[in-house]
Order: sequence, then C-alpha cells, then structure tokens
Amino acid sequence: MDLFFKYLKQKKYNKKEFLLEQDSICNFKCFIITGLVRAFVIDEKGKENIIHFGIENWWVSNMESFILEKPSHLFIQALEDTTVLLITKENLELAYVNIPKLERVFRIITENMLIAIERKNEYYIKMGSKERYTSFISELKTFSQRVPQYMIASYLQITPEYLSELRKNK
Amino acid sequence: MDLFFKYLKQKKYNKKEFLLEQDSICNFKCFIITGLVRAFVIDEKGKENIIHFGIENWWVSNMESFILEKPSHLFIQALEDTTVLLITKENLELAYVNIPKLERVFRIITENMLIAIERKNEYYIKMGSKERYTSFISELKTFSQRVPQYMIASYLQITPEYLSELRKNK
DNA sequence: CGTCTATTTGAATGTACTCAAAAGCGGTGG
DNA sequence: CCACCGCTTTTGAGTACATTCAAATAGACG
Repeated sequence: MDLFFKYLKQKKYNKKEFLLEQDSICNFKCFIITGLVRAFVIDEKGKENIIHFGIENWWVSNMESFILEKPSHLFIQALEDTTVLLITKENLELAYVNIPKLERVFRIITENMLIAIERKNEYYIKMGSKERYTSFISELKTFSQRVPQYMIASYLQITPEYLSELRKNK
Repeated sequence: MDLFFKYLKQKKYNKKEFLLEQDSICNFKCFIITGLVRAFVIDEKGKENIIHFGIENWWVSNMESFILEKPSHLFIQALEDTTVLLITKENLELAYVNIPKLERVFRIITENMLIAIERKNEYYIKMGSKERYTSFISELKTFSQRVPQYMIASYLQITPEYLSELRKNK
C-alpha cells in the first residue's frame, strides 16, 4: 500500500469542474475520496445523457479512452467539490511492474465495475420506467438526495417532465 | 500457455443446449473456439431479452454469478453447435496462484469486456432504434446472418414486428 | 427581494407495442 | 418432387407509453 501511494496524486475539483472532457484522451483513473461526479455523453440533439454517477470509494475513468488511448466520448464532471486520488496511465503501468500484486487488485476492481454495469443493464431491460424509478430511489435514496431530479431523469433515460409525472402517481 | 492449458477442458454443446440456466451458479468461464451463443434474461412478462451474443474468440460467462457465487439471472444457450475451452472457478483460482502472469491476462480480458459493454450502452443511449439497427447491421453483417431476425430484435430491444417495419423503410 | 434554475402541468404528438392474421420459407416424409 | 408442417417474418389496426413544447410555479442563492 505504501508503495502504491507513491504513484498516486491527490487532487481537488470544484463543483462543476470537469475531470474529463469529450475528445480529450483520458489518461487517468481517479479514486473518489469525497464528493460526487457524473459521467455523461451528448447525443446528436445536444442532450446530455448521464451514464453513471461516481461516489465515495469508487474509481472513475473512461475505460475505453484510457485503455485504447482514444479520444473520449464522455464528459466527467464534479457535481460537488470532490477530492480524488489520481493515477496516470503511465504511473499505473509502472506500478504494475513494480508491484505485481496490483494486477490482481485491479483485475478485481475491474470485475466489480463490470458487475455493476451488467446489473444496471439487467434492470433497464427487465423493468419499465416506473419500476426503474422506484427501485432506484429505494436503493439509493441517500445518494439521490444529492442530485437534482433532472439528472436522475437523465440517468433513468426519461425526460424530467415524465419523471415528474411518475412521482405524482407513485 | 502450455501450463494454462492444463486447467482448461474442451467441451461441446449442441445447438439449443444450455451452457448456463437461470438460478444455477455459474462456476465457469468459456472461451468459444467455434460456434455461437446467446445470453438472455426473462422478464416478468416471460419475454426473452438477449443481453449479448458470444462468438468465436470471446469469453462468455455470467460475471456476477461467477464472482459472487450467486444464482444466475441469465441463461446462456448455444445457437449453433459450439466448442469451447472451459475453465472452472476453482481451476482459475489455482491457475492465478501458479501462473501469476495470468492475473494480468485476465485483467486485460476483463477490461476489454468492460469496454465492449460500455460501447454498446453508449450506442443505445445515443441512438434511436432505427440508427441502432442500421449501425448494428453495418458493423456486424457477417454475424447477423447467423441469427434470426427476432433475436436481433431482442438484442436491439425492440419487437420483431417493429424491426420488420424498420427494415421496410430503410 | 429579485434572478436564475429546477420542477410541475397540460395539450398535442410520436414512437414503439400488442394482438391477430396472413404470407413466406425450410425441412421432412410420402 | 411435391405437399404439408412448423417456425419466422410481414402487415395492419388500435393502443399505450413517453416525448416535445410552452407556460406556470416553486426553490435556491446572492
């Protein structure tokens, strides 16, 4: 652990600041110590679509951009003042070499990210938008109070107007 | 590589045979040598929803079930006669210990799975069902000839009837 | 208190679905 | 080789769910 920390850099982002912008190459992974971020893409109509949120104790990055070193399609933005431990791609590669055990650690972290995504997908496939909302709220109610409605709507892939509708008939 | 092969077992599944059924625990990963499989979930209405296909040179498994050793929500079924190299969870853990380099290999495989899923999600979020179909076909046309329309519809999250409609107005 | 942002409301519209039925297609056996 | 059966795809009418747009209302913050 001590060894690993040498490769990390603490960094602070203010609310609304971008950790990553579209078209730039994501050369880092961030571990969120405190704060909250959102990752979103912009579609052809200019609408922002939130892919996921990142909260305390999660790693955030754009894996595709990070690994393939290609321009990112997504934005990552702090929704609160956010403190992270950042590791660059360069440093991570070094760390893998010098701390072989780290391979296992990040294999497991990656597996857990994958599980989280698959679970979300399953939800979206199995449920209609009403159940999606209620189960989202019941599972994440503490966290859902930290983001505005319209962002929850975006995450649930519905319009804010329709979410408002759903909330009424709950 | 030779070392690793000792942990693998070749296995054949006939068309329509299940590699994994709902409620059983997925204790394997399979590398597809030849053939084609589909992974799907059944929703409350009894409808099959295809999450992804697995083709030659891909690993298939249900990561959530495999890693957390919990009952699977999904089915994995051969759509053609399919030959795989199978590794059990047990053997994989042994292999990790005896071939430390394998940690790196599976970290990278997992990362690539994650990228594939994220890319699919991005497609679904950014595009309407029409563009989803056309881009699916153009990217995967060789492969799309190996599966019936109604399964493509299921994968695209639309009804076969509606897909038929889309094809007409293309 | 005023301004800016977020949420709600409602009407009109559109996208995709359901259900039922017809048409197409492929394989099998007579 | 053709006729039939089962499965897949197409067609069409009616419907439901979710969106758009515009405007009103509510909340947050300096």
